[in-house]
Amino acid sequence: MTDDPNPRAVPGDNSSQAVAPDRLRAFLERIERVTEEISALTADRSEIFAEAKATGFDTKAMRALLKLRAQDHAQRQEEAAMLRLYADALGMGDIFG
Amino acid sequence: MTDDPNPRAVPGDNSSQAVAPDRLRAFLERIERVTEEISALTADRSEIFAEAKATGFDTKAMRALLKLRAQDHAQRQEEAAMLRLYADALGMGDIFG
Amino acid sequence: MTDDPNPRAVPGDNSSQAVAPDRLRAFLERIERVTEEISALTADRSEIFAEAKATGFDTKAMRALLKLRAQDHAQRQEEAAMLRLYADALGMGDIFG
Amino acid sequence: MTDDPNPRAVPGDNSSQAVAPDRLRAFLERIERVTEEISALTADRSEIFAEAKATGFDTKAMRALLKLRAQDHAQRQEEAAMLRLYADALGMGDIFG
DNA sequence: CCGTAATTAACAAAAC
DNA sequence: GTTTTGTTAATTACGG
Repeated sequence: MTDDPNPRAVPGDNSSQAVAPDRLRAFLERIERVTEEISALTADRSEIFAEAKATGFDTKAMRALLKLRAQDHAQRQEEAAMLRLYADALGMGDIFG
Repeated sequence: MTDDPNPRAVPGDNSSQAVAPDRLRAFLERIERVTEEISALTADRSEIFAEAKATGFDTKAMRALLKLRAQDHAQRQEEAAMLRLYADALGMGDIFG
Repeated sequence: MTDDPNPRAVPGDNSSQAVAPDRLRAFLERIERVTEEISALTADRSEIFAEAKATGFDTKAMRALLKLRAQDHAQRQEEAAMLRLYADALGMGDIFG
Repeated sequence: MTDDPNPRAVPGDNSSQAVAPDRLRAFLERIERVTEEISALTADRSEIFAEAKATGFDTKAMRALLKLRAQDHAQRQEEAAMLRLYADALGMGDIFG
């Protein structure tokens, strides 16, 4: 909106340099490291699928099974959350610690 | 990883047992484990973004920067591969160790 | 995919008219009509939530219940798809018609 | 679905029955019905976008146009409301019918 | 009004 | 090659 005569070094700090380059760089590098790990694991998973396929399994069916199992887990999670919600509503939230 | 005591229940053979349940289960569990790790790391990354946001950075800009850096990196990789290709063609592949 | 030997005033051809204004306008208006209906229904839903809240229900709990019910339905859908997958794999896909 | 013969089980009263299950169910079902309609219309809209895309239009540009048009419309609405407000203030509210 | 949470579309990847 | 499928980004809606 308005001109800021003070380029800032730290977010919220109008006193010095650009945009806190060091902190920003640190955040970016942390993110990049995690992203690399994710990529490596994704590649691992693809390899497992390939191996299963090579031994004769149908990956489409496998994916369907995985989805079902994941849904089961999500359902349980949600039900546990419901239980806690009820407990809270009844003023017994502390029964879960 | 383990011996299958029932060699008839092989994948692709639906004439005997079901579909080699043990092997299938092993594959599914390996995949689920890796998937869990991926989920955990993805959550970690989200936390880092949240932390950066909390300290005043704009996550949208950060994402743009990350994309640029990834492109740079990919480009460097490609250039390095090209260099190596040329060096190999000149019988100097060993200069890279 | 390649050269179009017939230079009509089709979308992607900016050599003649603008960009097929009439067709574009028709699409936009259809979308706007549907969007309006969606907005109206969304408002209806909000009203129902408000009414339930006014009669003493906790909307948070209601949302949790709705989510559970939706998961149930999705689960059933997925299981039906699995059944079909198995049937296909056993060469009995036709039992579903 | 059925009448609740126990009028004490009102919402907000957890001293008697559960949580007025019938009323709650009715609310949930109304919401689910509306949600289904919303989903159907959303699917319709996606189809229209797909159709436009298939005839060569750029959906991203279309979305930008729709946003502009919506803004125009909102602005007109606001101006009309302002006009009416002024007319009312001047005791001429009836000029709009 | 803001921040969070859910939905939806765009993009990218991988299967056949 | 194309056609899903999965991931990421952005819009939108809800509650505080």
